[in-house]
Formats: sequence, structure tokens, C-alpha cells
Amino acid sequence: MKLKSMDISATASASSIVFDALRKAIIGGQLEEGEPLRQDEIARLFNTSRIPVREAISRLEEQGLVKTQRYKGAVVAGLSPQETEEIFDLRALVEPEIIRNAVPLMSKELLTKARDKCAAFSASSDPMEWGDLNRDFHETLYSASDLKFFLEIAHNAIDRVERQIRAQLVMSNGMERAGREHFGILEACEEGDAEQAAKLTRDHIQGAKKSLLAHLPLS
Amino acid sequence: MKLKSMDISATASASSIVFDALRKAIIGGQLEEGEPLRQDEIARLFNTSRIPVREAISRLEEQGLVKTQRYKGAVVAGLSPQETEEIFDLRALVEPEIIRNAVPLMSKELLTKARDKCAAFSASSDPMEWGDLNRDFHETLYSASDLKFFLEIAHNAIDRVERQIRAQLVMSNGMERAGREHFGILEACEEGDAEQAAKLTRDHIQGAKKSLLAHLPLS
DNA sequence: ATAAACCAAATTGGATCCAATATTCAATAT
DNA sequence: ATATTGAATATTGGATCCAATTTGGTTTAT
Repeated sequence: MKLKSMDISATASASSIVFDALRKAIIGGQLEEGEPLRQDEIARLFNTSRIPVREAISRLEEQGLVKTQRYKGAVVAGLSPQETEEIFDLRALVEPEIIRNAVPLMSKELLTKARDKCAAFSASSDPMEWGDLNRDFHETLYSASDLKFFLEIAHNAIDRVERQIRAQLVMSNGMERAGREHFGILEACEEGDAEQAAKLTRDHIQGAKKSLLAHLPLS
Repeated sequence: MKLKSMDISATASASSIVFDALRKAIIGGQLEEGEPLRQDEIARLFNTSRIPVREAISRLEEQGLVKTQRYKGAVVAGLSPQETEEIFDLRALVEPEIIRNAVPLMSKELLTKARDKCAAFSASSDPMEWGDLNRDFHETLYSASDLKFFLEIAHNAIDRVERQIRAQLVMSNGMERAGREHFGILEACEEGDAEQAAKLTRDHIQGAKKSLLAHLPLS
């Protein structure tokens, strides 16, 4: 018996497959804000019935990624400038705590991985992948933390503003500055300076918020 | 046309009725942690089919109030001492921000209402209602805030530890101290001292955490 | 007697069908 | 011509039915 074992109960249900796919499509911008999600259409796309689709949509609504009206259906949720600002403030409050908690728990390997991601981000010239590389770097650092609820909240908050983050990276000197700031955060982590890492993370998020709001309509 | 208008589309769907009822039963302690939620049984209780029940349960799972396993069903979620501590730390981070934001927005009427709730809490001698009165007081103050995402998170965090909060209130001098601290928070709000209100709120939550953890098994 | 194999009941996940509501567009009245 | 009514269509919410999986007890082989 030389089979690689695999938890069969971990196989995904139809509804979770649909949920993951819709979530990615929403935060990735393939579905744009306000766009209606037709249960029938989605069910056909995934070769299932509408039941798993409905469950997926109700979960997305609970996460704030879609808004539904009774008998009218669901549309991709959008954010007003005020709401965007609030989400960034929330991130600026929670993510520094995560980093502060994570720094003493970071292994050598994790720091190496983070350095690679940091480099990959700075080196990329394809705007299509900047958003993913950015998130990848941050979440690598965060993954050392054992604050699961803080992480839940940070992930959801980032989900809700992924599109804005991508927009912010492509504008003016967004990439250049983000790369620089990432490097600063990474260095603080490598030196084990949790306070400094937390402070730089807060500044990084507040800076992104500021440059984003400056370019938003009549904020 | 002198009809009082009413938004008919705001009538509750079956799934949201079930969701609300289950949520209240869970945080109110009527369903205890680990207790399985049988779709069939719940559907019979509400005279519906299992479809709305399943949607309600999937939403509860997204909120962290139940845990489900494929083909095994859902059980009421519980918290380890470490998880409980983390939730209180989260509350201690978020709720002071809410108060700080709310204080300048509090109307004379709201403060009057809050004073009444504060008095009602301190006056109550029925342990069964202490949890509700406590939450009622805090949320009255919070309701002046316009930070909807912060509020979402605070509400959910409180949901998850309602049972522990109730336990904390009935033990030793929990009620007495809470009443005193509530009054301090209220006073700071009335004086328009947002900083002080935030600080007292943080202390209130951290104090509750400490006295709770001291009584928890092998924390 | 004990442990593996297995069958029946219970339970959940998903599909199909029906009901309730919304939307669109043609018909009609003013 | 425009606004209103009303029917046809589209879409969602919920009910019922079937399939997949788990669970608990029973049988059977050693």
C-alpha cells in the first residue's frame, strides 16, 4: 500500500466550488460591480442545479461581496468612497496587530519565502498580476500569525477592496512605492522588530488609502 | 392617497426567519455548544422545507456560529480559551474605535436612552436578562457611530462570546463592576470626551477578559 | 467471544418541479 | 402622443423527490 493518502471528506461540495469561483471572479474584477448574478446562468456554467448556486450566493452576501434583493437577485457589491475609506481604516487597525503577533513566530523558511515574494512583486512588469503578487507577499507574512479571527477579518477586508488596491498599484508611482514599503516591512520582520513592522504596515495601508482617495471621484 | 406606505419587499423570507431564530437561540444559550442542528427537525419546527434551513445554516457557518462537516451536519460552534481570549482582544481593539467615532455624533435623545439602559442594567436582579441588558447598553452607544464595517465586526464578535459574557456577569462581582464601568463610559460620552470613552471601553473589555480567563479551565 | 463484513435507517447534498414576484412589452384609453 | 392596464416571460423562493454518505446494529467468520 503505497498510495498517497488524501482526506476524501475534504472533497469540495458543489456549492463551495461555486462559492470559490464566484469569490475569485468578484475580487479579481472579472465580474464588475453592480453586475447581476443569474442563478440559472451560473448553474449552467458549472453543470449543477440552482441549489448550490443559491447557497454560494447567500454565503457571498454574508461576506459582503454581493447584495441581494428578494425576488430580484444578487448583484456584485460596490463601495462608496466613504466605505472604501472605512475598510482601509479597519485594515490599518487590524493588520498591524497581526504582524506584531506574527514577527516572533516567523521561521527562517518563511522569511526566505517572503523575501522571494517581495522580490517577485518588485520585479513584475505585468499589471495584471500586481494585485495577486501584492496580496501574496502580505499574506505570507500574516500566515505566521496564530490570530485566526484577526486573519479572517483581514482577509475579508482585503477581499472587499482588492479592486481598489489593484487600481492604486497601477496609478502614478503606486508600484514603486509599494515595493519600497514592502521591503521595509520585510526588513523589520527579519530583524525581529515587531513594533517597527506593525508601524510600517499601518503606514503602508494608510498611505495606500490616501493616494487612493485622492484619485476617487468627489470624495 | 392617505395610505401609510410600507416596503412590502422588506418582508422576511423563510430562510432569514430561520436564520434569525437560530442565531438568537445559539447566542442566547438555548442551543448549547456542540449540539447538532438537524435540518429536518428545524424545518418541521418552522413549517418549511429543508431548503431555507440549509441556507440559514450556511449563513450561520459563514458567521462562525456553527461548524458543519459534509454529510455529517452542523453543530453549534464553541470556543477554546485561546479563541475566547482572541475574540476579546479583537473587541478591545475595535470597540474603542467605534465609541471614539460615535461620541461626537451622539444626540441628546440618544444619551438619555443610554442613561436609561445603563440604569436598567444596574437595577436588574434577574440574571436571565443581564446579558441582554448589557448588550443593549453598549449597542445603544455604538448605534451613534457611522462605521458600519466596524459595527459589523463588533456585532459578530459579541455574538460569538455572548455566552461567556453572560457567564462573566453572574460570577463573583461581575455585575457590580460592569455597572460601575458602564456608568463611567456613559459619563465620558455625556461630557463629549471621546478619548476617555474609548479608553474606558477598552479597559472594560480587557477587564472582562481577565476575569473570564481566570475562571476558565486550564487556560 | 471478538472482530470484520454488511445491511438498514438516518441524514445530508443536489435535482427537479411548482409558486410567488418582477419585468417587459403590447394593447387600450384618455 | 402619453400614460395606464394587462398579459407573457423571466427570475427567484420554496417544496418535493432522489442520490450519496454516514451511522448503528446485526450477522458471520474465525
